[in-house]
Amino acid sequence: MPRFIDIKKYCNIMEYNPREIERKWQQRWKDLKSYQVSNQSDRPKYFVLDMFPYPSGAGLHVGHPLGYIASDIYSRYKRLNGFNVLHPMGYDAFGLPAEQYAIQTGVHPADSTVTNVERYRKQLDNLGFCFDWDRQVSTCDPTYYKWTQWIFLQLFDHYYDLDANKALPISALIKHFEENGNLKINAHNNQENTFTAAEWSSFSPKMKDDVLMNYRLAYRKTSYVWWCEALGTVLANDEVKDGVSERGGHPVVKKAMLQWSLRITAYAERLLNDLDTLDWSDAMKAMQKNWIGKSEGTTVFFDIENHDQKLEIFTTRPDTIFGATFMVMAPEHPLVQEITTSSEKENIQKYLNYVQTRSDRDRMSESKTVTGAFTGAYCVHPFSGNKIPIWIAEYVLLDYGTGAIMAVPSDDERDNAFAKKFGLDIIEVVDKSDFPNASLQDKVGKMINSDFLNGKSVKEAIGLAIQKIDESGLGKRRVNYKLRDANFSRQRYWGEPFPITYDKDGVAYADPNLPLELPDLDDFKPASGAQSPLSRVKEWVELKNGHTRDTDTMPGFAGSSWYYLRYMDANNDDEFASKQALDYWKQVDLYIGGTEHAVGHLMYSRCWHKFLYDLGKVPTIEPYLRLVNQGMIQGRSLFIHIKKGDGGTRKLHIQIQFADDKDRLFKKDYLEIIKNDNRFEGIDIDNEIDWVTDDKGEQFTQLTYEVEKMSKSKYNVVNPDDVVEEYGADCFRMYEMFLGPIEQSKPWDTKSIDGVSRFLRRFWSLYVVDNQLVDFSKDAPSKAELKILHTCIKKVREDIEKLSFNTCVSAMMICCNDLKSINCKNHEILSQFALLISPFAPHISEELWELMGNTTSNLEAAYPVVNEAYLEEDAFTYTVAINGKRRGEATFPANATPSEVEKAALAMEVVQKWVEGNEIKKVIVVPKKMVNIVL
RNA sequence: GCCCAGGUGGUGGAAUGGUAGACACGCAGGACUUAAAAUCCUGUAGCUUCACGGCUGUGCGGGUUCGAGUCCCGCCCCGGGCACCA
Repeated sequence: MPRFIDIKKYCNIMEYNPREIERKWQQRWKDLKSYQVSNQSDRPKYFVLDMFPYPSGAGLHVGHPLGYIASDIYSRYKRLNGFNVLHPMGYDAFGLPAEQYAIQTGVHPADSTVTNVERYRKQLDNLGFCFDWDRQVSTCDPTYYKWTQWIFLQLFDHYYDLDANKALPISALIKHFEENGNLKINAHNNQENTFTAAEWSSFSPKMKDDVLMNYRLAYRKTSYVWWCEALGTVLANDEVKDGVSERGGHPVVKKAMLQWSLRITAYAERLLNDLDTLDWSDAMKAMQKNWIGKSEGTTVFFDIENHDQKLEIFTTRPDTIFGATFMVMAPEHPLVQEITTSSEKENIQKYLNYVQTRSDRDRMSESKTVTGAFTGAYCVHPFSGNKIPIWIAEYVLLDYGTGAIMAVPSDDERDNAFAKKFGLDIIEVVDKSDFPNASLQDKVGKMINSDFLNGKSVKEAIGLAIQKIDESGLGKRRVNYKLRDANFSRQRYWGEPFPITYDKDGVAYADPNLPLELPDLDDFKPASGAQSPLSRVKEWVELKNGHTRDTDTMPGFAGSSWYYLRYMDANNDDEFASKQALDYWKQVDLYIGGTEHAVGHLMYSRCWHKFLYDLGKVPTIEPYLRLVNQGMIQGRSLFIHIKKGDGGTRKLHIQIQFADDKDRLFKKDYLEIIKNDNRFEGIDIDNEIDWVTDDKGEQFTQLTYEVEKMSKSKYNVVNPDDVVEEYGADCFRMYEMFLGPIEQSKPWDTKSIDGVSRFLRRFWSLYVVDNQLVDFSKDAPSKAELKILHTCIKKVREDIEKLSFNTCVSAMMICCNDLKSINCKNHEILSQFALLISPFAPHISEELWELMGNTTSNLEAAYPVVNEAYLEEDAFTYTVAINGKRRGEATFPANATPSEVEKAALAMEVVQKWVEGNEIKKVIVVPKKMVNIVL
């Protein structure tokens, strides 16, 4: 027979060509504005949010879209289920990298940001996301930061009233001061002195301003902050890691500066309690709880011998007060100088000098080293009257509690170590003999050696002790938090300017003319004396009325603390979002992002939301109802091993693109690499690298791999654009999901993407065979077809709800394999299947949907619904086990009764064989599952 | 040190307390092809057996149960967070 070239193969458009299909549908969605979302709808709303990306110069790598794919699938799923879904995207575009880049290259941050944003947008569009781009926001856009500044001014203009348990206007506070001074006000503050109404009215404007600052939710105070000379800015605690800046690894020092702070501590209790209302992982809640760090206890004033002053301590274990054998103050405690006796002066000074030389890094790395010094002074125990020595030690921190503790070496490990080192008394006060596994500080046991507490349980004793301390005026019940007010000033250019001016006395005024735009600049280096670059722009700083502007800018979390609200009404010029929009969208229903923002962004954001709630501006108490943390996609780094003189080897990263699929690096590629890579200078190619010759005579060296963070510096970055170009966006999306559970971190391995690619081609071939559209049957589907499809629908629906996307992909693969094996051509079955896959692979889904004769997008269709009737089985295969071990199986009809199953199972040959000569003790029948015969 | 999550084939991973390893990757064999690619079929935890089968297996050691990857107790290891927080 003559052979013909299959012409159709080369010219027929019906071959599965992902890139062509994807371009077609992306264009069509754009033309039809398919993803535009209205704020007016009869449909129920659903708000799906991705964490705000920072548009870095490096663009996206394959790890970034993981969360976006998941949220996109969920959004599409919700939409097909009849919801009006908001799924927006935008950019957290202010920040240090753009500014650093500007310092190095002179490119204005605004320009590099635009370039980077465009690149991000292109990469995101390439993946077929259903973002409503009409709602895009960018924190560096004046129409956006106008409202960031507006919220800041609201914070500036409010204080936290503890009686109302909400933020109230400063004007109400001023009124109160005018009438009553600050004596009766129950407000969150850091005001040390009290004053009367008369005193208030006699205060100068500057003094009034200073007092109000101690109440405002956004306030200025002199604080010790991390100053990074190399970056020319102040950094937040979480931007400093191991004593160096997180970005760039530059050294940092503590420096006293007048800074804006946010009084987030006022919201500590609500931030803690309202966690209960959220559908977040326990891990995430635990992190927030730890960060807030609530502890309940009491303060106690101890008399100091020969002094009028008292030493105030905070303890959560007042029950152990009879075990207090010494006191410890923080070295920086203001009383240290006053109470140190002349004989101990020298010793104490020596210790203080030592403490000063210690960086926080030293303190952290040697946290087990016990150090301290005796002041020579003594406290008097309020109950026993005993003399208790007062020490100072760096393990007590000035800014936690009262900066001083009563040390109970019998029930606290650090106190115990301290007592042992310095030979101080230890008095046992809790008998833990009934709790052999309890550790030193567990709150269990019976009180001993404790006067009026003897015989009580620890829990009872705590209550009793607090009561007694309170009654006798020795101290007060107190709740302490680890949470600190947030520093809100940065001495940098690329951030929101503060809409605040100061008169010649330094009194702060709000500038209501918003937005206050960043002035243009061509030199982005910090000004001298730790001043922001803005301080150089005299014409901007100095105003005609004699006021000067604040020259700092806001930190990154300012813009990102409320961006989800702006999406609700992104183009509103009159408000940050209209009441109508806020009342409709309410809050984020599902938030997907990484754990790196567990305590920073999420805490600030929740705080701002609660503040806006207090103002009546948002209708809900929490911003993010359900939170899911996606894992990281890690890189697979490859290493070449270089022999060292001492017989060992050192390894160097090799750009992954140079290795073959067996992690081999050929010599010819190695020679290419070393041309442009100075890391390889001086390496003796023949003697320091092991070369092996393959069967084709080519020399290669075997590389090893490690899983690391994906980053340019590790030469392991995979760009999604490349993967999409080769396999298509649908395949990329499904493969990222197929890799494993969304919460788990896992390494990217391009090799196994073939499995998903094959699946999509098989899936396509259900509809198109030999480049011809299948001649679909319009008959009623068979029972078998319905069962296959509905098994899949059920699984996919259940698992999307659980965000278990990897098993959804598996289920669809199974469905495809099963339909293929029965050669399904049924129109109804196949169109339902095409629809089922659409959240995952929207392009191929639309294309097939259209090929099957639909004239409208399947975005308007209803997601397939399971009909349980199709899943019913006529018969079940039972596992037959003897003594719990599987010995065989048997099929019984669905309506078989347990006793029928038992009888039939016992009659089986295999069972007979095992039972022979033994007595049957028990038979367990689990309907539809198994029979277990116990001998 | 404390808190949280996890440990299953060569690999990624599946498994409402119901009898492991779904679905894929890889590998091996086969079909088609002059050949290769692609595609399709078969096999694939380990040990043992010609085979039927049997034994052992979800980090380790105990326990509960007719039955444990799953629940309980005690360890070990890896990842994440916090770290002198009184």
